Amino acid sequence: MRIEAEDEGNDVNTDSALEEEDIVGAEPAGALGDHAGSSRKGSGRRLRGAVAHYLGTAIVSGRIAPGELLTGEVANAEALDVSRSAYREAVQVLTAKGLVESRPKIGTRVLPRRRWNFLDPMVLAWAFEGEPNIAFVRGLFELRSVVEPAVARLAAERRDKDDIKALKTALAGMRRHTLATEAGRAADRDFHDALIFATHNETFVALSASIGAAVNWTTQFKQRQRALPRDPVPDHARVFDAVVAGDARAAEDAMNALVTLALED
Amino acid sequence: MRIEAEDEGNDVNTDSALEEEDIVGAEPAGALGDHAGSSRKGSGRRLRGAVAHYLGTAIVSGRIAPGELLTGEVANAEALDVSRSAYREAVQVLTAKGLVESRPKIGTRVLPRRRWNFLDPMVLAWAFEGEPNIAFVRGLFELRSVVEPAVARLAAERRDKDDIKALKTALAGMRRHTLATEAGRAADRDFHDALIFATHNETFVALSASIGAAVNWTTQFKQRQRALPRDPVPDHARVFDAVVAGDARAAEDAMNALVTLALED
DNA sequence: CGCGCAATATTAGTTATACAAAACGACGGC
DNA sequence: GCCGTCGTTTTGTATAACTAATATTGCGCG
Repeated sequence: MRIEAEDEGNDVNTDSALEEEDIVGAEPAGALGDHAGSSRKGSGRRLRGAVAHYLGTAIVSGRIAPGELLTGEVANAEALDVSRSAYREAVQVLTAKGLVESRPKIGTRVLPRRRWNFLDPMVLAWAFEGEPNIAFVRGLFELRSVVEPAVARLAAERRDKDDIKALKTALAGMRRHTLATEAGRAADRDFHDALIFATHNETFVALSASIGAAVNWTTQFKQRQRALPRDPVPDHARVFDAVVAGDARAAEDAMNALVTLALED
Repeated sequence: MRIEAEDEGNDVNTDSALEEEDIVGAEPAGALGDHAGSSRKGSGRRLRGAVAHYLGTAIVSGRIAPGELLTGEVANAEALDVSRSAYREAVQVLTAKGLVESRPKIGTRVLPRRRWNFLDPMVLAWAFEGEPNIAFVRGLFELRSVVEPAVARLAAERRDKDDIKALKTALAGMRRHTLATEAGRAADRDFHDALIFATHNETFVALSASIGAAVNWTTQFKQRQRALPRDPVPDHARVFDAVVAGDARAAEDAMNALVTLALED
């Protein structure tokens, strides 16, 4: 089992040929405890990032299950063919995100889901890699439907010139591309991000990753369902107009409409 | 400059005598770059936790400022009298929370505030150690005022027996103690936490730390202002009754009233 | 026989050192 | 003067040894 860095979002589930070198084959192999998961590979900028990604997805996907113990550091590290330092740093990342907790003599234990920091962008990304739990997506969407109307309202009250400009360019991008293209989805995300920024509230900004994930995934889901079910531009334009006009009530209503319309899938 | 673990929330800003041992005094001392901050000390369960706490508060409090570079690992680590590994693991934690970013040859740079994960419980705790920015507290409260009514509504729709029991005991605790005592504040937090749990939505649960911080800090603020300005129990009881009755609308309204009443300070 | 206390073993935590990779800047060839 | 290369600096990774914490075990005492 080997983990490598420096591959950027390519193969997702291909269990193709895995390179085995090492002089002769002194590897015990097949380690990482008795967890059946065979999918190695990790994306992430550095080695420790790759390990964190590997363990993170393994946990979030339920392949390791809360309450369970990870194999000892030395064993696990050498099973993944990385140094103990790199492995430990990866575990620190998971600890920081509330996924695991380590104590001497006990080991590293996966924490119950309620301790997980689901709003963390990276955790969210991990959750969306393997087929995300439908209930979870629903919950995320629910959060969005609660937060975004309020965001629109506050944005309408507090937006400045730069905010309006950002919103305008994002909306233009949405007009230019369809949601089927990546550029279109990016523009959609930009719009919602710009809206959040316009609230000038840092705590909402921290939610932008979560909201963005919800937005992205719902559109992707609709796209998968079948062809374009609705032109999203008019709804967004309504929100935009209300925000520009500074009409808080109208902005909130428009966003509410947008969200509830998006809910039908 | 020395960092120790295993001290639990005691002195906050005392610049009292700092122990200097080490055979004779080979320490360059006064290190950690040219950042003027003199407050050493860190609380946190382990050494790396203490370092993370130290750096985290230094960053969140603005003592290091976004865009600025931390001193090199080796220098900083030895300035804090910890090994480079421990220091690096601490930095990994900060990286995981979006506070810093490190690249080879460049160094470790403090990211702009908008990249910070303000919803992370630990970041929140760091923010509330030194006098928290008033605008930030206001923003957090705003988030609360947006989220909690919706939480109450959803809780009313989805609560089960266990949720009701948890709410009941929390409310009883609030009746027994006043908000001036720690037990009272804990009961208050428990109530709001139980309410969030009752939504059975994991993403809202992830917000509980943030909401809890907001709740705690507003009461603490009111307390500081002057004596008991209002008995919080009736408001909470109204929310409780509505949730138990399963009346979503009433729950939302009651919580709205509670939040807006709390806003007056 | 049972209870508590201490030795033990196991696992994370910490330190130290060495080397590898990345990236910016400067130097020199063309 | 421009472009490529080499070098230096800083983080990244590897290794190995030792320390600290703690659950378990088993021994001894009551």
